[in-house]
Amino acid sequence: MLDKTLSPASFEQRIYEGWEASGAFGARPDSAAEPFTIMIPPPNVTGSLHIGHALTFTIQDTLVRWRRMQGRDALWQPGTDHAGIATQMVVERLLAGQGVNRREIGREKFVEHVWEWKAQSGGTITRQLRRLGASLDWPRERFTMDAGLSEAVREVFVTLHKQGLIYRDRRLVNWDPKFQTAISDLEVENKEMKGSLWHLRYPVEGEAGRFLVVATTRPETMLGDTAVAVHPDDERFKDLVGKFVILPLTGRRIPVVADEYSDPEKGSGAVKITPAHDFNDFAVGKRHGLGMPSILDADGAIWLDEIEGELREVDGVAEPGFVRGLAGQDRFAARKAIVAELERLELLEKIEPHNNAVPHGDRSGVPIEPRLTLQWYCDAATLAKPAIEAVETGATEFVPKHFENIFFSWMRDIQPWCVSRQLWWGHQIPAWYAPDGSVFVAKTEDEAYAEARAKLGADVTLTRDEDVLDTWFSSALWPFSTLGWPQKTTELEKYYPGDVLVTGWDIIFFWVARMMMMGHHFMGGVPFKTVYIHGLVRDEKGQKMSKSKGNVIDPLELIENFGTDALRFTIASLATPGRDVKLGRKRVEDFRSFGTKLWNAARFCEMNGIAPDASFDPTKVQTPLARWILDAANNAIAEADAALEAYRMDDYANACYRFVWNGFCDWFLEFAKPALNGPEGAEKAEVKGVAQHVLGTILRLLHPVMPYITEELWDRFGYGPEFSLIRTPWPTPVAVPGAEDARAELDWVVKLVTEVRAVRSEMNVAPSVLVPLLLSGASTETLARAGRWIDAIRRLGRATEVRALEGDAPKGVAQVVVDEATVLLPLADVIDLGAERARLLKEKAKSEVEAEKVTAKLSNQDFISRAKPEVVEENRERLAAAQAETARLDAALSRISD
RNA sequence: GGGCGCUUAGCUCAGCGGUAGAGCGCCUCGUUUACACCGAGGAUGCCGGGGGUUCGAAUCCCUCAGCGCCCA
Repeated sequence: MLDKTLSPASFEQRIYEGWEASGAFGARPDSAAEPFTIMIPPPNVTGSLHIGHALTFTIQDTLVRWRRMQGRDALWQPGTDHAGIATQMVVERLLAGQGVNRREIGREKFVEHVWEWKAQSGGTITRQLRRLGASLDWPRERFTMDAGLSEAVREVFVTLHKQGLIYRDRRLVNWDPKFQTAISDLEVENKEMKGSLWHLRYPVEGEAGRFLVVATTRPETMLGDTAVAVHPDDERFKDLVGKFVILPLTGRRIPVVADEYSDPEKGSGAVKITPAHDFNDFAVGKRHGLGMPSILDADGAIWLDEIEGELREVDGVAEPGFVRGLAGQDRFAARKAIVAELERLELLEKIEPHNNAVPHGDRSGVPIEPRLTLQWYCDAATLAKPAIEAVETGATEFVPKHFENIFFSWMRDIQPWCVSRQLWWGHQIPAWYAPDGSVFVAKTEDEAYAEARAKLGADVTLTRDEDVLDTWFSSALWPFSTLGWPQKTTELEKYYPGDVLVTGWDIIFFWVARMMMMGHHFMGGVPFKTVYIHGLVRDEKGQKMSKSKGNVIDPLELIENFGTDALRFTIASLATPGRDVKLGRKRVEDFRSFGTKLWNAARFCEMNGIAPDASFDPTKVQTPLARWILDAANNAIAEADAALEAYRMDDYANACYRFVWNGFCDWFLEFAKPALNGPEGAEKAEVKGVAQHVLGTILRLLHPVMPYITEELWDRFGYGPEFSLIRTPWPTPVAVPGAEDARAELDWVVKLVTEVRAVRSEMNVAPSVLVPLLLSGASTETLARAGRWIDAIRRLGRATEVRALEGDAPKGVAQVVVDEATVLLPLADVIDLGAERARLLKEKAKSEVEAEKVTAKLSNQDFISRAKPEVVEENRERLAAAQAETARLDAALSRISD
C-alpha cells in the first residue's frame, strides 16, 4: 500500500542511486540511435548549488530525460571549471586565516593548496546536482584543468599563435588592483557613483596669468598628463592649439592638441590627456604621438619611476618635493593630497558635484584601474566573423529569437580579448622567453627549447611566462575538449555539434559567444544548433538575489521541505521564455500539492486493484469513458511534445497539470467510481484497464520534470523493474476508435453535471438534498445518454433520478439549459422563486447580449464579404445557439410564472 | 546617448488578428469510503494612455508614459 502521505525524502536518494548504478544516465556512443547532446555549463568546481543552477539544470534535465525516453542517445556532459580568480581568492583567504601569504610559499606550494582545496570541496556541487535529480553522464565528468582539457588549451593557444590570432601587445588593460591581475572588459561592472568634477588651472606657457582650465573626475592622474585636448572647432581655445601649458606639480611642459574627443559641452571644454590611465586618452595619445608615462603601480599606488626624471620646480606651480612625497600613497589618498596642494597653489578653479560611471572588478568589487601592460591578446574580431555568420544563416538559432540581437551587438563591435591573467591558478601560458627577449610558443617546454636552440644556440636558457589564461579560454573549448579533442574520438564524431545549449542571458558574451568562435575555428562548425536562453531567478519581489540583501533562497532547503519534484515542477511552470523567474518559498509550497494530488490519485487506483496490465490494448476499448480518457491523454501527449519541442517548459508543465488534475482526477476517476464499485464484468475490467494504462501514460509524461515521484510510483505499481521508468519509451498517441462520439457524450455529461451543480449552489441547495432531474425538450440521444450515465449523474449531480419531464412542470423548479434540453430541478420546499426568476433573467440577458453582438457582426456587409467563410459560419452558429438559449430561458421563465 | 524587454483579474504570469485565460489568493458551501497539500460553486478585467491599419486589435503599426535590463 502507498503511504497516506507523500514523503519524497523516503525515496529520492534510493532512486537516484538506482538510476546511476544501472548506468541509465550514460550515453551510448556505440548505439545507432540519433544523439542528443547537451553540454553542461560547467559550474565552479568549488561552488555550491544556488537557485539559478536549479533553474538551468531543471530545464536541461527535463529536456535530456524527454529525449532519452524518445529513444535518442542522450549525452548530458557533466563537469566543472576551475574559476581562476574566484578559486584563487578563496584559497588565499583560507591561507591568510592561517597566517600564510601565497607569495611566501611560492607558486608550486600554493597551487598544491588549491588542488587540495579542490579535492576537499570539489565534490559539493556534483553531489548537489544529484539531489536535483540531474541525469548527467557522471563517468564522463570533466574538469577544465584535467590533463586532456589542458592539452586542448595548449593546442588552441599554440595554433592561434601560429595563425597570428594570438599575440602579445602593450596596451591598456582593466587592472584589478586587489587581485593584481588584468581582467577582461566583461569582468568589469560600471557603477554609477556620486563624484566630483574638479576644474584645474594649467598655466599657459609664456603668458603669465593665463590659464587653461581642464575638468577631470580623476585629478590624481594629472601626474601622468602629457597633453590637454580641445575641440578643433572650439573658438575659445583656437589660439592655444599648438602652444604649451605647464603641468602643475610636476612642472612638465605639455602641448595643447586639437582632438574631437574633447567635448566642448562637457566640463570646461578642455580635457587633460593621461594616455596611460584612461582608455579614451590612450586613443588620443596614439593619434598625437604623446608620451605615455604610468604613474600608478600594480596596487593602484602612486609610482614615480617613469616621471621622476622630468620633475622640475616652477615657482607657484610645481614643487618636486611634494610630488616625491606622494610616492607609494594609495590613489584615493593621493587624490586628496593633490587636490589640497592645487588649492593651496590657487590652481583649483572649482569643484562641481558629478555623477559618473566608475568601473569595478566584478569579483573584487574595487574600482579597476586602466593600466599599460604587456599582455596576451586574442584577435576576437577575426574569430567572431564566422560565428556571426552562423547565427545570421541560422546554423545556430537563439530561443527566444530576440537574444540574437544582443549576441550580434556585442560580436560586431568586439574588442581584442585579453586572455592572460596574473594568477597562479589556471592554465599557465605555453610561452617561453629567451634572455634576448624572443618568445617561443609551444605545446611543451621541450619543443620550446628545440625551437630556441635552433635559433639562438645550444646554451640558451628559457623562462616560462608566469601568467595563466582566462578561465573562459578553457570554457570556450568545452563543447569539443570534453569529447576528447584534439584526439579524433568517436564521441567527438558523434556528439559534436551539440543540440542545444541552455544558459541564462547573462552568459551570452562570456561563454556562448566564445564557444561559437572557438568551435567554429577548430571544429569547422557551430558547437550547438540551438541556444536556449532563460531568465535569471529573482526573489518574489523581482529583486536580484544576493547574500548581502539576505534574500537568497537555498534550493537544498526547498528540496528538504517540499521534495525535489516540487521544486522542479515549480521552476518549470514559471519558466516562461526569456523572462526572469520570480521564485519564493511560497510558490514551491503551492506547487507541491500537484505531486500530492498525483500520489493520491495513484493511491486510489491501487486501492481499487488497478495494476499494470501489459495485455491491455487501448485500440480495442469499447466504452465511451475509456475512449474519452484515452483521447484526452492523446491530446495531453501532443501538447507536451509541442511544448517541449518549443522549449516551453511552462506550457509542458501546465498541460500535464491540466490533464492530471482537471481531466484524470476531477472527471475520469469520478466517472469510474460507479463501475469500480460495481460487479465484476467487461465494463469494470475495461475501466480498470484504461485506468492503469492512462496512469502509466501520466507517469511517463511527467517523468522528465518530476522524475522521482513518477519513478517511485512506476516501480511500486510494477509497471516495470525498479528504476526502469527513466528508460521507458515516451508515450505516443494511440488510435482511439470512436473518439469523437465519446467526446461528445462525456462532454455532455460534464456539462450537465456542472450546470446542475452551479444552479444548486446558487440556489443554496445543501448537498444532502437529493433532487430528481427532469429533462424538457431533450432529444432521444440525450435521454439515452442520461440513461447510460445515470449512476455518475446521481453521484456527481446529487440527483435521485434523471428522466424526461412528462406533462406540466411541477411547482417551484430551478432550471438550467443544457444544449437543446432544459433540466428542471423540483425544489418546491427549498427554492426561492424570486431568486430563481432573477437568476434566469440574468442568464437570459447574457444570451441576449451575445445574440446582439453577433447580430451586429453579421449585419455588417463588409464582415460577410471579407471575413473568412468559416468565421462567418461560426458566428451564424453562435447566433443560432444564443437565440435558442434565449427561447429556452423564456420557456423556463413562463414555467415558473403563475 | 544607443538598443532591448515589460505593462492583461488582488498577486504571479500565459495568450500575440476572429466568443479575455491559468495558477495562487479571495468569498460561499461541503465529514459523497484517493486527496482539507481536498471537493463543489462564485466574484473580479476601459488587456498602461492616445492615435492609426483592418470587416474585426489584448494581439499589427505609430506615439506618449511608467518600470526593468544591456551597451556607451
